[in-house]
Amino acid sequence: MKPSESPHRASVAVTMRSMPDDTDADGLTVGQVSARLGVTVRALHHWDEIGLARPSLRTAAGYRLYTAGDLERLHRIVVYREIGLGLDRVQAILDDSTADVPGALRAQRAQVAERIDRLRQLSAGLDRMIDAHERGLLLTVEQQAAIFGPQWNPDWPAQARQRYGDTTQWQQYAERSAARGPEEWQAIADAIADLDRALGDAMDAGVTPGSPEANQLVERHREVFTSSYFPLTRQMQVCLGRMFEADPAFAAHYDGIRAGLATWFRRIIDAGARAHGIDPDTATWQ
Amino acid sequence: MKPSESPHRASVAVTMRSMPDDTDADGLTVGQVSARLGVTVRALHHWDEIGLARPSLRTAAGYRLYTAGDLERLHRIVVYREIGLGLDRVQAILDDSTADVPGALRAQRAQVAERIDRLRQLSAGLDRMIDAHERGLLLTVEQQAAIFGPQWNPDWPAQARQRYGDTTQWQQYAERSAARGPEEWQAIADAIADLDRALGDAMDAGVTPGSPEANQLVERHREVFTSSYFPLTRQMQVCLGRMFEADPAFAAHYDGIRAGLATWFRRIIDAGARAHGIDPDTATWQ
DNA sequence: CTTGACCCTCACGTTGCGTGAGGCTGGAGG
DNA sequence: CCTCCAGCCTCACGCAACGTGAGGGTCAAG
Repeated sequence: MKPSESPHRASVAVTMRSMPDDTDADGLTVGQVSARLGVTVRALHHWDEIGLARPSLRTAAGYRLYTAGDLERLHRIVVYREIGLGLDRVQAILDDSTADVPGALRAQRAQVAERIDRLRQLSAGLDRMIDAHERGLLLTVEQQAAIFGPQWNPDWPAQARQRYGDTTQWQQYAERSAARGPEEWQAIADAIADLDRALGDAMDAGVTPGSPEANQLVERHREVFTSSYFPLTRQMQVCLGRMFEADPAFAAHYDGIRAGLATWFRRIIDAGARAHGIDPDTATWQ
Repeated sequence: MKPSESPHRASVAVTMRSMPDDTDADGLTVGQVSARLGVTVRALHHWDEIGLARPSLRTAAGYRLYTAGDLERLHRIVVYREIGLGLDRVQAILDDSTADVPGALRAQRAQVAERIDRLRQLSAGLDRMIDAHERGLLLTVEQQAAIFGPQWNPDWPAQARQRYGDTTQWQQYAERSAARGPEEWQAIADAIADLDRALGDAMDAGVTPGSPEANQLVERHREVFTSSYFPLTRQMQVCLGRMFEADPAFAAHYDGIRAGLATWFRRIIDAGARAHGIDPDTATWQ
C-alpha cells in the first residue's frame, strides 16, 4: 500500500555526482562499491561475468546497481578472497548452504602450509646457490683442508671468483657446486689425485707427447675437468695447459709431483690438440 | 680433414627404439631429454617456442635433436627453474653474460621471503576464521566473563553452533566474528546492555505495543542485532521475539531485567511488524 | 604391410583479473 | 540548449607456464 510508487517505471534515479553520499540511492554503482570495498571495478565486472556476484538492479542505461543485499554478499566474497580461497570455492561457500565451510577452510590452510613449505625449500636452495656463486665452494675451511690436503689454499675460490666470476664457466661451475657436499668434493679430489699420479708415472715411464698413452691422459684430464668444473673444449684445454706452466701456483703444484711435470703436461696437451686438428699456438679460450 | 663424413647429408639416423641407449646418437629426441631431465615434452616444446632452449639440430622429418651442448643449457635451465625463477629471468641469466646472477638470486630470495610472509598472514587469518566458525567467539573464557558479565554461559556459542551452524546466518556471524577482538565485543555488549535498560525503562513508563516509542525500540533492536550478529529482517525478528518469550534462558534474561519483560518485548515486536504490513502469526525465519 | 610408440604442429584452456579501445550516460557549467 | 567530462558500458586481448587433446606424419619391429 504505497501509492506513491509506480513499480512499472523501472528506471531508477541515481544520485551520482551530487555528492558521494550514497545514502539515498536504491543501489550503488560499480565505482561507489569499488571505493567502499577496496576492490577494482574490473573485479566487480569479472564477478558479475562469472556469476559470483551479480547486481540485483540495472538502470535503464545498463548501469550496475548493487543493493544492500548485494553489498552483504560482496563483503563476504572479499573476506573469503582475502584468505586466499579461489573464486570457485567462494562461490560454493556462498551458494551451497550445505557447504562444509570449516572443512574448506582447513583444506585451504593445509594447502597454504604446503606452499609455505615449498617456498622454504626454495629459499634454502637459493641460499645454497647464492653461496655457491659467491664463495665458489660450500665447505668449511676445515672440510676443505681435510679434502684437498695441506697444500690447499682456502683463498683460491675467492681469487678465482674475482678473476672469472663474470664468465659463463664460473656460472656453470657455481650451479654444479651448489649441489655438492663433502662426499662429492672428496670424489673429485680423489679423481684429480689419481690423474696427477698417472701423469707423474707416465712422465717417469718416458711417455712422449703425441703418443697414444699421452693423448689418452690428455683426454682423461679433459673428462675429469669437465665432470668436476665445467665443459672443457680442447681449445680451452690448451689455454689451461699454458696457464699450468706459466702460473707460479699451478706450476709449483705440478712440479711438486715431478720436476718438470708442468712443462711436460703442457706439451702433451699441445700434442693432443694437434692430433685433433687444432693449432695450439692460436687456440683461444671460448 | 674427416673424409668419412659428408656434411651435406643432413639427415641424421637416430637410434630410437633399439634401446634406451642414447650413447651413439648425435642428439636426443624430446622424449629422451624429457626422461633424462625430468621435464615434460610440452615444456621442451614451450622453451623452444619462446626461444629459451632451441635444439641445435632437427632430423629431416622435423624431429628435435638436442646435442650435448643443448643438454648443458637445458640442465642449467632446470636448475634455475627449480629455485623458482621465471623463464624470462632464466633466459637473461643464460644469455646475458653481464647478468648479475647473485643479484638476481638475492632478489628472488627476497621475493620468496615476502611471499612466505604473506602466506603466513593468510594462514593466521585462516586460523582465526576456522576458530570463529567452530567456536563462534575468539575470546578466552575469562575475557567472555569480563565482557558479558556473570550471567554469561560460556557454553552458549557452542550450543548455538550445534543448532544453527549450518545456516547462512551462522556463516555470516562467523565471518564477522573472526574480525572482532575484545574491544569490539565490549562495544556490542554495551550496546545490548543499553538497549536492555531502555526496554526496561520503557516498560516501566507504560509504553504500549504499537506506539511510536515502542516501534522505535523495536527498530533499534533490529539495528543493534544486525550490526552485532547478522542482517535481521522484520520477519526474522518476529521469530526471534517468540523465541525470547518461549526459551527459558532468554526469558530468564529479560524477565531478570523486569518481571514480564520477555512477553512485553515479544508484543512490541509483533506490533512493530504489523505496522510494516507483516502478520506476526505467519512470519517465518528466512 | 601393419602396428604402435613416438614425433610434429596448431590451438584452446587454465586464474583473476589488468589494460586499453570504442562508445554511451548524465550532472554541471556556460 | 549545448558542451564537457567523469563515470559507466561491452568487447577482447594479455599474462605464466605449460596441460591437454586434435589431427596427422615417422620409424623400427613383427
